[in-house]
Amino acid sequence: MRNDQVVEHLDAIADLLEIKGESPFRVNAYRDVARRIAHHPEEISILAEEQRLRSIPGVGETLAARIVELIQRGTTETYEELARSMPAGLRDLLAVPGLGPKRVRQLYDQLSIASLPDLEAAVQAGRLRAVPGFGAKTEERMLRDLARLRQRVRRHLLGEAWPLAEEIAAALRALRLAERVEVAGSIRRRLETIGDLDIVIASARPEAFAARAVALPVVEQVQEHGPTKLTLLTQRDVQLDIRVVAPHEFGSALLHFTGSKQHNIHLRAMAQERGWKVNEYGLFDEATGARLAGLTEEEMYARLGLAWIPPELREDAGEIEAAAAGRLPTLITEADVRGELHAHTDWSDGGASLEAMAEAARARGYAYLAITDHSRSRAVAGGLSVERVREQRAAIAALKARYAPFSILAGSEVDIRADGTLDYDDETLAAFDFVVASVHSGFAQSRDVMTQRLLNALAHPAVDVLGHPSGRLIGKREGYELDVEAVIAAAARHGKALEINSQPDRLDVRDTVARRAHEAGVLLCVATDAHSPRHYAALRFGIGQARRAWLPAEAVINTWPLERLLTWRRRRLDVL
DNA sequence: GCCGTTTTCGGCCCGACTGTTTTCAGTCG
Repeated sequence: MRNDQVVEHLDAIADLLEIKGESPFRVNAYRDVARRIAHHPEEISILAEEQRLRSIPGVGETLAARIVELIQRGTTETYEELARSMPAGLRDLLAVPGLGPKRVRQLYDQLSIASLPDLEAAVQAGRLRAVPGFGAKTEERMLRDLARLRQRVRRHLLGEAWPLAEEIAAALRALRLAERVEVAGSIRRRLETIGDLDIVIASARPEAFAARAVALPVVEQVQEHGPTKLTLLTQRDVQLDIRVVAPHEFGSALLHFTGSKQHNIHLRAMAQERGWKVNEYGLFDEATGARLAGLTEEEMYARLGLAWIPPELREDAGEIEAAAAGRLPTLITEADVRGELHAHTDWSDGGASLEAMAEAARARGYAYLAITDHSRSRAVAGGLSVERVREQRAAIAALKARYAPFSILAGSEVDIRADGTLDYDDETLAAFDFVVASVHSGFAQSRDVMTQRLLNALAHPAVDVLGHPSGRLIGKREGYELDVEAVIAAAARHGKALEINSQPDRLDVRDTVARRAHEAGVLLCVATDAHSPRHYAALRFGIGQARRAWLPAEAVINTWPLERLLTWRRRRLDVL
């Protein structure tokens, strides 16, 4: 059973327990574990087999047994019993804004509403008004929301949400009514997908600011408009939450609205132990009400005995303990990157010439660029024949003098073919300056076959990096079936790097896998897979994932000086 | 349902906004 299926089942139990009116803490126990499994790098079924479920924080005796039961039977008695006591479709109603467990229960008890179609029919017939607590405004809003719900507004890619948030933040700064305007929330944590945009503002004139903000052209609809809190829909149907605080509260507000929720809860528990209280306005002594911190995030953390924690780490995944022990890593930054090691040109399916790609890489301040056009099997992508490879090598050689000391490496993104062999002979492979090996075909192969394919590629001395190792396209395609642990172990054994592909819909390998790989001693390569000069800018998305993976610059091969990189490859090639 | 350098029981983060309420519950993040 896949992790996401376990997550879905636990969430379903949590939803139904909540509608039933069970203890919020019991509900939370299920939700918390679901969230942790969703972010877990390993397969839960393997953890269950090896009796390691209890190593997940929040999993006790009962939940461990439930998960084992779920994996063995495909369902649990807990869930079945809940589903017998009420229609499981009630869950769908929770997706309606303004409908929580209490009101869902109420609608079911009083109007027998058990599904979204039921609800829509009741609203249209004007029957909702009869229920206490539901009025004309609720009815009106619900009609609108139900229509929107049918279109299923999904999560947005970081690559789309981040630039949009920056654009809006710039517009808010231009109002000149705020001292600080910062993007917070999951964008600041560089999560691969984003639910809504969070922006925190410090202003001494909150009302004036809010009045101007709602009038911005980007705002399509105002959903909530209080003196310090705004919920807006932007033109692209993305929800935007704005919170305005006083300047001296900015640090605590930024901390609060950056999250994650779990990180905040952990910090608050720490504060509680000391008789303090944390909220968005600061850190306070519970007894005296005295204000202990709030101006900056650094101050908030310091008062709690912690080093400032980079937003990308704030997932309650060990970062608080590390901060307390002074063992936070120095994370890689964009500025550490010295070169691009995965780029295409118009020799294969890229949109720009060798010169244009080299020019743009040099303009970014890079010391080197590896040209890695597709290999011969990728006919649809203009894959290079051995002959064309030689021609390209000559073309690159001819450019060398012009760009020195900037270096252009003659590389390849070589296909790992369906039978597990590479797409060029050994001699051709050894002659490249750099080789990325990737799967572009046979996605439907079995887990064992696919894993073996990747292990073969990693074992080949001429391969430097495994490109977009999982093959996923976020929101479009699950990755192929794969034994991630075996791939990590092989990469470690052979001294190879795994790619963190920076394209917003790839981000592959993902953060949790990259972290696990690093812990296993595997090197990473943050690459953009650029098909045109403007794609180089995607680097920041990959760097975001690398930071979420706790990576220092040292662990990422394209922060190395060129000489070290070439030596790393050459030592391996000696055996060929 | 989990968890324990005060606890194996009694806690479990905290506040804004809305709608419909005549003082606040429910929802949301």
